[in-house]
Amino acid sequence: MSVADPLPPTLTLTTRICAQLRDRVISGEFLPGQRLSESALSADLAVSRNTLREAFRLLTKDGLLRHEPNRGVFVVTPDHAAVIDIYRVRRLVECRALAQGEPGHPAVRRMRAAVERAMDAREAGDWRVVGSANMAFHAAIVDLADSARLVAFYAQIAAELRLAFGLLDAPEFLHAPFIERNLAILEALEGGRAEEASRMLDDYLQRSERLILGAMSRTRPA
Amino acid sequence: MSVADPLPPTLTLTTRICAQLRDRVISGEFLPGQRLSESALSADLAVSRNTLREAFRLLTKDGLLRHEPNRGVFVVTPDHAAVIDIYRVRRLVECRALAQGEPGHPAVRRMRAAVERAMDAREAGDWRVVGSANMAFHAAIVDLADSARLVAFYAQIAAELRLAFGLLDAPEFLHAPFIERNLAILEALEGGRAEEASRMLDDYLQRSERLILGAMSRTRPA
DNA sequence: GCATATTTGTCCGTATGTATA
DNA sequence: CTATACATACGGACAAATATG
Repeated sequence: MSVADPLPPTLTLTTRICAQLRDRVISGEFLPGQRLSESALSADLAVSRNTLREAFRLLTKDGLLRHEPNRGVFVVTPDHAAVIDIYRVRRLVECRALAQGEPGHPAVRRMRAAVERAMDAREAGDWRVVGSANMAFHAAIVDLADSARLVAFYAQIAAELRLAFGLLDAPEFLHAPFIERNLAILEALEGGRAEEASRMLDDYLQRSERLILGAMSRTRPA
Repeated sequence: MSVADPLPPTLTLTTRICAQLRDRVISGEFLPGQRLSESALSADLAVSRNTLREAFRLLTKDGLLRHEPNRGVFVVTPDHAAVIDIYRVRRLVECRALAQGEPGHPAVRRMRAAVERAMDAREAGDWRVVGSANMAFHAAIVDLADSARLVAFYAQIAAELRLAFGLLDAPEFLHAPFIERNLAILEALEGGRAEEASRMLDDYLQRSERLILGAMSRTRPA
């Protein structure tokens, strides 16, 4: 056994830069609409512009950056249409995955863990954790479908939605009211009433969408 | 009128190279599993290695190429697991989009056009056209959901599935038996019986999946 | 198992075109 | 309209990893 095992260096530098940028985008360090300058960023990250550009292309395909030819890359700014589209996908994908979900599926354990984490965090007033636990709950729902491609697709959608959340303040209003609903959905699934759980989720998503669109209308004019 | 008008240059060279490579992959000019050499291809396409590498990153995210660090990029080789995963996605996405489809939706016209194109092509014995018309039919089904993100996702899935088809010979066995089923699905939808259409599509996809998996088992050992 | 050739990963410098102040 | 800043694209270089004999 060696001492180092110097981490799986994620082998290529481009992918590491990509992951780093992804974190800085979804954490809100880079704000939606902000332009990411090649020269400035490559200097900051101490990588070549070529490497950075490759990372840009990857993140563009991930839906986190937008590439405007000859103008640069920008952090995407989800608008109303984007939120509506994303929720259309969520209703279709999540509700269907849930409706065909089996109570014994391993993802159910992840759903329960996420709900409990959310409740604990709400107790502690840590809304950040409440939010990410909520998103983990819904990712676990998608896991029920047992499709790697669907999971990857949903991860993209979720990342973009997170950007939209970041444009709003008051995370407790976005996630806290839904913890009880998540619990009810989970218990319906665990009780073998998957179709009922799916209908509850559909209602959940409709309310969540309205909440976000409303908040966006209030905080941003267009 | 000038001579050249060198095509709408699709502005950036990287995207043009990307589209060019995509065509050569899905047309089967580049075979699944084949390695694409940076130096050879960049010389062939008369672009720099950097530009080519950016195109590689984009196509990797599209699911058409696979990137193995320090080894190169390869055309993806869909295996049994990939086909199963893809059909899981298709059943979830297509059936749901169809079940909630409205008979008056513009996509219904595209569905009908695709069916008629397939029937004409079958008459003419042009199985190539039968195949692409069939795929257009199913893409139109996804259009019913009115989600740009879902459409883009399905396009990826369809491109990967096309690679799997390319590994098989005898395209008539893959698509021709399903033209009548497509027509029946379309007529059910046009008649306002969306749920029934969805059930028919589910059955369709199950048969199609079995057909492909069987053909793969016969032509390839694993 | 070793030495060598090939290829990728990454960087730099530079020329050109495009957008913007 | 000019000037400037920036993205685009190229070619060359070298180290490190991998493939080859």
